Amino acid sequence: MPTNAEIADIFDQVADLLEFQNANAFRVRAYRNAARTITNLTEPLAGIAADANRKLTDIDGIGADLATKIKQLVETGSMPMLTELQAQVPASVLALVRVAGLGPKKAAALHKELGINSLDELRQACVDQKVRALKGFGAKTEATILAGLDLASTSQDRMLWAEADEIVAAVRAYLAECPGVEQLEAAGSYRRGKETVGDLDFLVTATDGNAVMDRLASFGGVTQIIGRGDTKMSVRLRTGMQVDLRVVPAESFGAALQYFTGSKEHNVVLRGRAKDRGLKLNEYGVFRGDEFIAGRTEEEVYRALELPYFPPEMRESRGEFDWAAQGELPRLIELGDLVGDLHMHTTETDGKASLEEMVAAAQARGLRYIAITDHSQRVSMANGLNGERARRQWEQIDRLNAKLKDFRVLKGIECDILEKGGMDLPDDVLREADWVVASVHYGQNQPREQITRRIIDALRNPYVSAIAHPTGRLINRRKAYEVDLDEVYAVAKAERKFLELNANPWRLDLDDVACAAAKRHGIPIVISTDAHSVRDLDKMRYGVLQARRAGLTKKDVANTRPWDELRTLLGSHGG
DNA sequence: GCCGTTTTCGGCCCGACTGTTTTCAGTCG
Repeated sequence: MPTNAEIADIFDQVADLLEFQNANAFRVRAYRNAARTITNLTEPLAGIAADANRKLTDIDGIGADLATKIKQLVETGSMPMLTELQAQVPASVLALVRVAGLGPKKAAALHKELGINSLDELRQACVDQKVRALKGFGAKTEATILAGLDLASTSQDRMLWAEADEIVAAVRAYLAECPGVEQLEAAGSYRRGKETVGDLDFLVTATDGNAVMDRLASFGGVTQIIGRGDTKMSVRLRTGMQVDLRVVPAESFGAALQYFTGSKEHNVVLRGRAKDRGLKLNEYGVFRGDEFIAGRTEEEVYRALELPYFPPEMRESRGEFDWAAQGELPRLIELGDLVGDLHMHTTETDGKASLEEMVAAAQARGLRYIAITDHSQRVSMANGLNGERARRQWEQIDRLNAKLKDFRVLKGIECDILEKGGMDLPDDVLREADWVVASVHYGQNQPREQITRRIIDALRNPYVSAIAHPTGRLINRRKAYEVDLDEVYAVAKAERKFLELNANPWRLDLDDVACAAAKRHGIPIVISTDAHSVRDLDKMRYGVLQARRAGLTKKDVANTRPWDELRTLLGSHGG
């Protein structure tokens, strides 16, 4: 039975193929919208399709036709329309559209007029100067395509948010020194806190826009000026990342910030709403006819549309407008709400700092409690603890606690879930811990049923408190396990166990959609740093950002509570 | 292909920049 992600992927493929065939743009958009909606659903489509009391067409953007296609997919695993489209368009041709500078129109022309079927053929045609002969193409287009091909072959994936954050800080500091700069903000997916960032958008108000553009051109990391007009400039950095700079009038700064923060989908809804009210919204402001109504600040723009201010992380058009209509906009969790950190390592295994150093660092960061969760023995590379060593560490923690005021160190362990199933340490050891996080580190490639079974059995162990990094994905590096999260939610709920949102910027799982799904099931989330050093404790903010994108509030996150209160939520023996 | 107290048909968000064009199409965000 296909997952939501698989169904969404199929609809995206259909959209790509239709677009290539020059189909009605709104029809293409309908498939893209549906794919997006499905990606963001917090419950499996297969379940809704199978439920006689529910209708797929109740889902926004799913009409009679798409509902039928979803049913086909759920029941047969395939969809005739996709098969037909694939027969009409060679798969390799779709790669053409992904080349920067090529859209569906130009790609289709290249395929039709020159018989180009692959990126290699495209490169050869450009080298042979055959492309410039086509109507609507020229020498410059040819060069653009070649540059796009080079970029595609060298450029990496989208950058981690944490990496983008460093670049933003550097560019921002550099631009801020330019005389005449007034307001300066980074917008786009960076501002929305997405786990990865494709490019950066800076907005600036300044007495002399040209001076700011000159300044950006001289920034150390810039290797190419992609384009420059009166109000917009694009450059490429050494890393391959594109940086856009837009100079906007002060009275439009809020409108521009709103506009370029997006998301695109959020903005589409806003524009429709403006239209409904006889207004027009663009990056310059809100207008009634030619009359300027609002635009200096984002708050002003939203107010003009009779909406509350949405935190950027919420602007994905996946529920925020409904929340606003019901007057129930969640107050998103903030870093300062967290009082504990329930996953970290010490020099006893693969950490870089001692128990005492981690405690001092946590105290310095204002936390009230931490759990020391070193690896268990199976993780031999990290010198994982056997029962005896774990108990020795816990005695050490007991002695330390006796000396600490207003701070508690929890006796914890990150206990491996073994490949064959079962826990890496016996129950009589685990029962002595205050907090046990169970992790999959080995056998990550097992089939869905097997790995799901391992995780579910771990949740049913009475001494396990939470599942750490529940999908195991490393962004841009490693795919998630094939785990069936819906089963995990069901068991976690029944057993009153927690799920971790791992704050490491490479991990960040559960991701935003999965976190929202866990919330819907009423499962407490713990945001944990998985720190292997003192500095790693500062990674908590990445986890908080992901939690905010999931719409989590202080109440939804367990480690905003004092330890004694958190314990009462937990189905395990709890120390 | 979706959607609807102005509509079951005719809409569907908007603007900057570039290149190939003498008035605009394509791409991008």
